[in-house]
Amino acid sequence: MAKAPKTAISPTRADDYPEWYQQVIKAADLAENSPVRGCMVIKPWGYQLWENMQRALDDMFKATGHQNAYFPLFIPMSFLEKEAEHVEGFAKECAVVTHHRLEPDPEGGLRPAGQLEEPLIVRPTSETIIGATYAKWVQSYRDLPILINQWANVVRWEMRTRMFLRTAEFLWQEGHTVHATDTEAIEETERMINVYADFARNWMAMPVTIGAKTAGERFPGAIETLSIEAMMQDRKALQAGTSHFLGQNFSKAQDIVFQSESGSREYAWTTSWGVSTRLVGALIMTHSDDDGFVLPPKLAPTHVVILPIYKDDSRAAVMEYIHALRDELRAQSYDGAPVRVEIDDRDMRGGEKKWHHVKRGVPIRLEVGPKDMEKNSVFMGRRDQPKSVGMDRNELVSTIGSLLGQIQQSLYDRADQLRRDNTVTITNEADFRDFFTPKNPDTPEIHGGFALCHFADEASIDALLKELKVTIRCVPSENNDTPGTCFATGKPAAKQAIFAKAY
RNA sequence: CGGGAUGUGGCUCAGCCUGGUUAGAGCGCUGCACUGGGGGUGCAGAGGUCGCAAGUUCGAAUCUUGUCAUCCCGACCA
Repeated sequence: MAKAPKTAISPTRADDYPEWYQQVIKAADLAENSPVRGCMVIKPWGYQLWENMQRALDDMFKATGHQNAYFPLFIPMSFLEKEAEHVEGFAKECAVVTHHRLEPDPEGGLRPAGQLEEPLIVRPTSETIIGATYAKWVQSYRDLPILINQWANVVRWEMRTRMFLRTAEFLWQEGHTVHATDTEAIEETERMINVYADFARNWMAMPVTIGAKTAGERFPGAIETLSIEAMMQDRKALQAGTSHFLGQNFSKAQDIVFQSESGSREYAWTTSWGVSTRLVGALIMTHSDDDGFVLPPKLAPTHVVILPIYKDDSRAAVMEYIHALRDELRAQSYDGAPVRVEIDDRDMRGGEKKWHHVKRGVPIRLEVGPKDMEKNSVFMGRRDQPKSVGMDRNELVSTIGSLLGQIQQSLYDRADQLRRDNTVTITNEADFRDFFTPKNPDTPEIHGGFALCHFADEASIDALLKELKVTIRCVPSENNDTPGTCFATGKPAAKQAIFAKAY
């Protein structure tokens, strides 16, 4: 017998969190690195998860009146130059296409031949190309609002990448809307951040805080950026979704003008909002444990996996029993749809097969063998709990929907508890420094969390934040009306912000 | 772009300092047997022109130079 490790994932979260994260992705078969630097291959298990996220989000977008469309991958370089802040924010990370044809070179390889008159950039985000299109579509107030979303890939040539959290190419959706009034555009911005919060909480079982970004953290070109911020298990913050009120900045840059009811020519008001495959990273770091990935049932590609246990002479009987069990379970519903049940009948060792599914995060495992058949029972393991239990078969079938619901809820509660335990209110600089400084500087332990602090202005605390590698995550929208004094400068301050180390 | 390191079967690496027969290990993979409710055991097997190029040498994975790539630390990051 080879000795089995105590945990399926090594190192553990406490030992080396970043490495643990990479290992979970590998063990759960979600993605792997590709030959292209910074780009990843999303494997079927990871992609099914993304598809489930897409479906849920897409339904929510449609329910709030949006339609899907598709705009080009390439954007003329000149388009990017139109909005000054936007250029500054994205120019450095753009991939540029300068040629359109390859021909053989003398060394037997290939070289680019036809140079483009105007270079094209690969979209890092689509405000400019979509805005240029909208300028043609919008003539009258009767053309508004335009409520469109696109599912797409974008490229940002980042210096340092991490799977799902920051990759050179990633998948996302970007909503782009145009409105006749600022009020309406602001409502849209708020509506969509609420959609994201709803999705994070109810589908991902991930608690989030809605808030506004400070000037320094805003989307380039935006008047206001709203975000949802989540706490990962290493207590660092992750921006999980953003919704931008762009004012008239982009409509002025791109000439999105309409004639109003009274006959005047006016610039339109625009918004944009997006979430990306980063959400998969968020899911991993919110729920997974030292045995691998943990999937919230509402997004799990498979709810229940049945593992037959048999010897050669009992195989036929066991298989018949579990096929019947599978069909009964599939006839049950969870979250308004049939329960997703699979049988894993591969010729592998039982233990190894079980761990395969543990590491991939399947919410419920059923091990079924001759002993269970005799008792008309199943051996049931919940991914959110360490021990498996024997359970009456009929009881399992009739309660499977509520069981999945319990798992979904327990994951949310656990994440919420972590966030509560590591959110503190801080009123002075000494406590602030202490909170964000590891006890062991050489190999920093997991420390910090969310610090709620009043602060007066961004510039005066910039140096302190840089020193501690802390950022202002957001100014929370709710329960934030009590004035106080700035934790660092002592000046009067109207609101609190969440301070945290971040991804 | 600065600083550091690494390129050896599918993966992780040893060997290099102190050149010398057919280049090793673990994991993985294939087959067979025994197994089978915490990720097994045994036996047999497949798989590598040691990143690339030049040089030194009777002889280079090993020494020298160049080159390419990747990783880590900085700077940067909706």
